[in-house]
Amino acid sequence: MNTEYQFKKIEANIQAKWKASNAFSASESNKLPKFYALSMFPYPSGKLHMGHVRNYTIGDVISRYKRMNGFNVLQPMGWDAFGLPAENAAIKNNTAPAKWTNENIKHMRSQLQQLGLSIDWDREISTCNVDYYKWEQWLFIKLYEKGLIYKKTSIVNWDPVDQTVLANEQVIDGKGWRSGVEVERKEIPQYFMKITDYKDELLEGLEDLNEWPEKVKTMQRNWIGKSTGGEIEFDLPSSPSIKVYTTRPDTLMGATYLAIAPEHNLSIELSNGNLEIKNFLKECAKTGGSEAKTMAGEKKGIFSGVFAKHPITEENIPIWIANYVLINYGDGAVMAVPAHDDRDFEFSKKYELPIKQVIKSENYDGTKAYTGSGVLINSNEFNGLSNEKAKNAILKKVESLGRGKKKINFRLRDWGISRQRYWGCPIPMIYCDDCGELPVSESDLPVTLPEDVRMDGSDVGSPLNKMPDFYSCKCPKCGKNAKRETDTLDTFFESSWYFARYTSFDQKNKMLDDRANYWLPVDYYIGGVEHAIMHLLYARFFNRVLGDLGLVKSKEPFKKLLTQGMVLKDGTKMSKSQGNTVDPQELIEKYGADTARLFIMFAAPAEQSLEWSDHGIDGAHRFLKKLWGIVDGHIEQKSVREDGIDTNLEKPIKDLNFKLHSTIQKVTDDLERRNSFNTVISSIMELLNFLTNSDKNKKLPYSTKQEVLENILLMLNPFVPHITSELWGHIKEDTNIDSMAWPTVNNSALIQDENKIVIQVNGKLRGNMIISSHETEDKIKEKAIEVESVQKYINNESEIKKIIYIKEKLINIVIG
RNA sequence: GCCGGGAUGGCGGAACUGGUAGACGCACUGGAUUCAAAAUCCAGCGCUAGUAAUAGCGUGCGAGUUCGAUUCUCGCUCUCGGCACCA
Repeated sequence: MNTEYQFKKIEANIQAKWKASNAFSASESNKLPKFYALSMFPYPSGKLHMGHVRNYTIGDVISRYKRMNGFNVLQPMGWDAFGLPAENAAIKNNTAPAKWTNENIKHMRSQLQQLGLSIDWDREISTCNVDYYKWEQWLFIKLYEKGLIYKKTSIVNWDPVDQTVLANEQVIDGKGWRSGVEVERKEIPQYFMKITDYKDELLEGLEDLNEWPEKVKTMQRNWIGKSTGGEIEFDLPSSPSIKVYTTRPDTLMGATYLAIAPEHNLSIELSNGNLEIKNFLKECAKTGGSEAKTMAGEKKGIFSGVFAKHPITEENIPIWIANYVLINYGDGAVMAVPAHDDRDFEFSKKYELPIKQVIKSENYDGTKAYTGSGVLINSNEFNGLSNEKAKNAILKKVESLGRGKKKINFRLRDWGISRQRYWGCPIPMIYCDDCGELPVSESDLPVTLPEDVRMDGSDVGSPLNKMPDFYSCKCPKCGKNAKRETDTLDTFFESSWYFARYTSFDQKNKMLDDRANYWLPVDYYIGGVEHAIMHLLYARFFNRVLGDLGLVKSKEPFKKLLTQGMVLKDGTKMSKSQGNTVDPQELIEKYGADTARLFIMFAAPAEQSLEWSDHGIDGAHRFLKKLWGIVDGHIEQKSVREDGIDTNLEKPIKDLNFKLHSTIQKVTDDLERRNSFNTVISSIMELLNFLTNSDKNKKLPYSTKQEVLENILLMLNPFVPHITSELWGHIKEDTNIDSMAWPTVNNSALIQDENKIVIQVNGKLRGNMIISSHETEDKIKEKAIEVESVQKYINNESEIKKIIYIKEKLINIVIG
């Protein structure tokens, strides 16, 4: 073999072999147990970034590891191809989004192939392909007919100059990113999916996901946000009444004002004819619609001029319009209890509203709200009750007055799926003057998105609104001229079911076929932690909807989940605007795919953010060069070195064998249970170091080295498949590493007859000793006291209070 | 603001179930090899004091539990991700 590690040549050769033998094509007729490994598909933004390399390497390591363990593995790839960036790029480059997207896909596909991923490329899908989104339109119609999709008006960010709806991302300091003018809020009709119909299922389903990170389940649980409280009515002098939802009915007697959202019906009603209120509502609209901006900003409010009647005390309390009250949660109105809620407290201080303490606490001194539990005070008949008991008592009282009831509330709200954009899946709906709103007939699907558009930025609004060829159609019911919906679907719609389509990728007549139930659920799903809530919740929701349509059998789409951390440079996210990107292409060219893969898996735990280091990659490359050299040297020794029996070698061989098998054990556990890839690599590095050190002192027999090197290559294969495949061909001719099994542990190699025990005095390390594994506990303690370095710290044996012994690990002598 | 993470040498990280803090790698320093350099190999490498043996200190900060805490509890700080139209 060549003494030099020529990675370029090797990687190209091996990849060509994989391609020629169709090595990673997955089949449903395989007798082995199935394993579906999936990485979140990329948005085709132009070229691969390090986050992709990380994501897909993790997926590939798992796929290859599972193949070695006798599974029939499916690892597919596709493109989340619709979305806003394509429109922006099209405007910038004066081209069509479809052209830009397809060129990106072509380039990124070739980059992924250079990484040596064991993907079944036959199953590639692209969401902007009509073969894909046709089924999305079909599903839309089914769900519309079932009543799971409905229409209602909802608020969007409106750019009055560009005459277009803006994404939250496009609103900067309350202004449109292109026009620079203040954004308005506009109510327009939009389609919604009733995800709230599935709220309980989605919440309870989390219980069964025992291979999901606890943090993701917690985030989803909080997002769904089930809470138990009460809905209480406050009467108004004229209009009907105001309902508020509260989780703290126990503090009702401390409510000193009501706060309503700027979008609340009463706010809007009062703004008519009141310039001050009108201006305030306008002011609130500027934040750009995102909850983060609203809640992080300064609390502002205005007195509405109206008072509400407290249901129990019958006192009049003022109603304020406040920007910190969210229209989307509860009833869009809250009873403010400044003494026991942080936000209400801050607001009361600012506007000098009364504060009334109703829960007793030593920690309450009037400088900040007390939100803990306690006994009620200043609450008339409820005084002396614990606040937990008071919750029921007060709700009962309110209920008896006909002014409220116990209520379970959810934070989760229905999913708005309409987008006033061009580059997306057309919503298959038609508007007829006579028949009204109707879905497209199934037989008329697909509604194809015209791709021959030019976007130069001079136009305003969506191009679809100016394409009569697209929007003119016949009413499916009466046949008269009608107009097609020009909104497209949220791109989350596409990414909510792609995992299923890979199984039925070439099915022309159905959305999904029987193959879906062979492969689903996905056994291992890998993707960025930024998708922990929305994408993963929508996909879980879709899976249940597909289940209700009889298309899939599994309740949950993803059995095991790994959320990878971000790739950072200089402490922040790599981004073009910051100029701190690292191009994976350059790495592949300079060091090869194996080095890039090895480094990205070694540099940090998969679930944590990874700080990029240019130096670190040198170390990974050095390791592969070293491995190459060691195997090369070993092969040369074949004819020279003999397997003779030398008694001096018994101990080193035994130790090496112990190291080998304890490494196999640790590495397997790290991959199976801990998702800890960085420690897998460092353990293998240790084993290789151990081998070279043993061989340096004593010349090890050829067969001993051969066994260890074979195992090292097998364990490294999922990480660095090219070099291990090449070296395997040299070290074990006539066999192929791709058909080899993962190494197994020989338990007898793990038995040791001696242990090193650490000795502490009062918890401080003072010495150690080697003891035979058959020694009794009393004997070990006795010996420990006699160790010279320990003796110094014990003046008198009578001082010894106790001796703690942790088996095969440690002795702590406590003196006093 | 709310929800969820994270913080350990000069750097990335390891220590899995409360039991030797710093594995593995990087950077650096010294040496070997070389005409020289690169590459490679060998040795050293938490901080402070000391020639050294060694001692003290040390896991973001402040308390607590324990024979023993990077690990558990409470209270903070900073930082990253998400907050429903970025994907």
